[in-house]
Amino acid sequence: MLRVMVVDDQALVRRGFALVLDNEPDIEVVAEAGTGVEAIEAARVHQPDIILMDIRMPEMDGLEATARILQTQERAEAGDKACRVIILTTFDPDEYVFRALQAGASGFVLKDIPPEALVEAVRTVADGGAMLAPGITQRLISQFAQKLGTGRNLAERLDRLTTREREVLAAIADGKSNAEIAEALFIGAATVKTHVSSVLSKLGLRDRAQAVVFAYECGLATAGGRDVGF
Amino acid sequence: MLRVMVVDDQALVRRGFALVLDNEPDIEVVAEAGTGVEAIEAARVHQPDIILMDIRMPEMDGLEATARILQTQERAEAGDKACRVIILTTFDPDEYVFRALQAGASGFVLKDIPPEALVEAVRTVADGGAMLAPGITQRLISQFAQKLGTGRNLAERLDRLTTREREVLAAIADGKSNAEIAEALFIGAATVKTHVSSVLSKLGLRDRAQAVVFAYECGLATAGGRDVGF
DNA sequence: CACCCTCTCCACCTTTTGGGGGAGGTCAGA
DNA sequence: TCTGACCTCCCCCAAAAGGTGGAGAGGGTG
Repeated sequence: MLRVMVVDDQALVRRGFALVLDNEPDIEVVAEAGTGVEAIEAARVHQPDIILMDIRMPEMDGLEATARILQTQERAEAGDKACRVIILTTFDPDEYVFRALQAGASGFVLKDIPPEALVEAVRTVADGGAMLAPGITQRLISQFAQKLGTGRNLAERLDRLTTREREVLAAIADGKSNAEIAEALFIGAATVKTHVSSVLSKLGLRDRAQAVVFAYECGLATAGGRDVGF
Repeated sequence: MLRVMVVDDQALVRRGFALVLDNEPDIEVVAEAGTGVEAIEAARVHQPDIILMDIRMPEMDGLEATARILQTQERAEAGDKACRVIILTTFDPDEYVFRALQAGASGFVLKDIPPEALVEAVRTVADGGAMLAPGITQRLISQFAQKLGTGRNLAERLDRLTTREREVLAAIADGKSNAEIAEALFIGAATVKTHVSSVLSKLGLRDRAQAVVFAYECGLATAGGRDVGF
């Protein structure tokens, strides 16, 4: 049985969604909330599997509430079972979508969704998947393809480098100095200079700073996940 | 009426999908193909709105065929009306997904999808949206959130910089030398050195290469869109 | 075998970079 | 008005980086 919580400041809308979901044999609406603050408290008490969250609400908006609820879970980890959030809103400006995904939402659907699709979304998300409104998926793909796309022609230039040279380039893209690279690769400092020189000349770059740019642009290095604790 | 083409090397599978779709009143299967090469030719001749494309096929795989078909359209632009591709496969390794999105696919669904959902996917994509298998959407979101997320705390460090220093940092992240930055900002080379020094010291970085890394990690610079034509 | 590529290292040199001061100017706010 | 933050520029100096040329060792290939 899927335990669902519905959060929306309009009681009528809230009841509507709750009724649709409660009508399903495998879904049970265990809580409702009208503000972000209430949502956080109710989530703690009722431990729902899925939260349907509106964005525009008094006291605290749904994105902030989502972030806090999911953050709490990260900390608790062992205790609370994973709860997942579907953002349910009337609008879909990019800013909302990005913030929602950043907050950790697993879904972002518009309120004009057909009831069966909403039920489907709940089941999908409960099952470990994610569900976005079709237009949003489209935009997400576009953004993604853009990032992937550019690397294409650049990545081909990487082929001209030898294995060792690519390793050196990766190290440069990590912010390492020649001495550090030497240590990391167990080779002499002079050797590193040789490799760096050929990397720069083969790729048509001038200095290591440009090499770092190149590495990021072609996908050898990617933003995210790195500690910039130099 | 949606004109659909089905591409799969297994005739049985192909007919199955075609029958399901043809059964819908607003969908018409106008062509079938068994290889990537056939698909390209058939797409040219029959001008379908939607192509359901398998990946593993003899002669040319579905990803390559997708890329070529969509590329041709980009060139033609005015002539051919936009055609959109849904990748339909049994497997979903990340590599396939990325390549598919890069090729320009608007959908990526698994063959175990229920028939109604397939029909729904076709209509959604024809309508300008995109449809991914739930698990894939999930992974895409994770990747996206990761990219968005990390910049957060780092971006705060940017606040310590003055406006001019941020400009200089951006220029560094562009691969510019001090002399080039001076020229770009209409200031003396000595001034640039001053700014660079304070940027490095304020951010706790050692050299400009690390500054480039920082700029990418915190989102001041982003991969994609830049010409690396130093 | 000779040949080519790669990886390893060395020496010498020039340029760039980064750190340490100092100094004058503007401009906003206490 | 004075202080502080910011931008601008200067000098000197040490360290790092980058270019050039050379050289030996190992591994493949024709």
